[in-house]
Amino acid sequence: MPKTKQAPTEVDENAAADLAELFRAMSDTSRVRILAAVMDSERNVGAIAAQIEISESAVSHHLRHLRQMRLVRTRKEGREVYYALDDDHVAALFKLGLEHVRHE
Amino acid sequence: MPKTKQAPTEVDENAAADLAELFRAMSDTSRVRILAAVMDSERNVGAIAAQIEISESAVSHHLRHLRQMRLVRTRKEGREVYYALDDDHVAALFKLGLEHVRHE
DNA sequence: AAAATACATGAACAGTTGTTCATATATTCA
DNA sequence: TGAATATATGAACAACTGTTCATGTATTTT
Repeated sequence: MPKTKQAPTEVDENAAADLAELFRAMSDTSRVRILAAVMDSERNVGAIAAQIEISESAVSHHLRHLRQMRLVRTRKEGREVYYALDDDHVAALFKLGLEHVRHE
Repeated sequence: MPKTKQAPTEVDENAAADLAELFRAMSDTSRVRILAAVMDSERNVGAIAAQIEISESAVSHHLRHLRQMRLVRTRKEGREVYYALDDDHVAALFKLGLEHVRHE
């Protein structure tokens, strides 16, 4: 693929810190798997924990982190809390990242 | 923006680890600033260090990391080494990340 | 009401990461 | 050749991160 010409990307020091923080939220294997788990449809904490085989406590800690970075959003139903991707950026970042690691 | 329907994203445990590693490479403020510095045109180590105001040694360590994740590529000219983005994924990840942190 | 269920949170500890400093390698210049 | 310049690298240490365990809160069931 040829390099596409594009306008300079403005990134001051604060923006760099914000970007780093965003990517840091996606820089842990468990959190990546959690994001993958809620990628296609919402899931509650227990279901996520069961799917990726780590404790509910660990999942909950990770979800808080993902929530703080607005990568996931919640919907409460009775005593269960369903998590889903917050917006389309996350899925897009995911897909781009996969393309990169797959050398596509 | 409405959620776009798309095929399930396949992410096994290894892919998750690779993705996490990729995002980890972009999860440090200095590395984000280095990527921004080489975003529009290649730069050598000294120029990057001067621009973002950290030591050449620190820059060099970070560049090794970025090189290992194939985020940057090098071109040697005499005793200087010019760094540039390795491919378009990096710029695209950057732009998407910026949109997210800017709530766009 | 009490017990059970689902999730969240604080503390603590092991493991990881970023920087600095010293040193090494490679290239150019005199 | 030796000195100077540009970059790379290894070791070491402080700071940060992810997990576990214990406990807390909210909701439902009996």
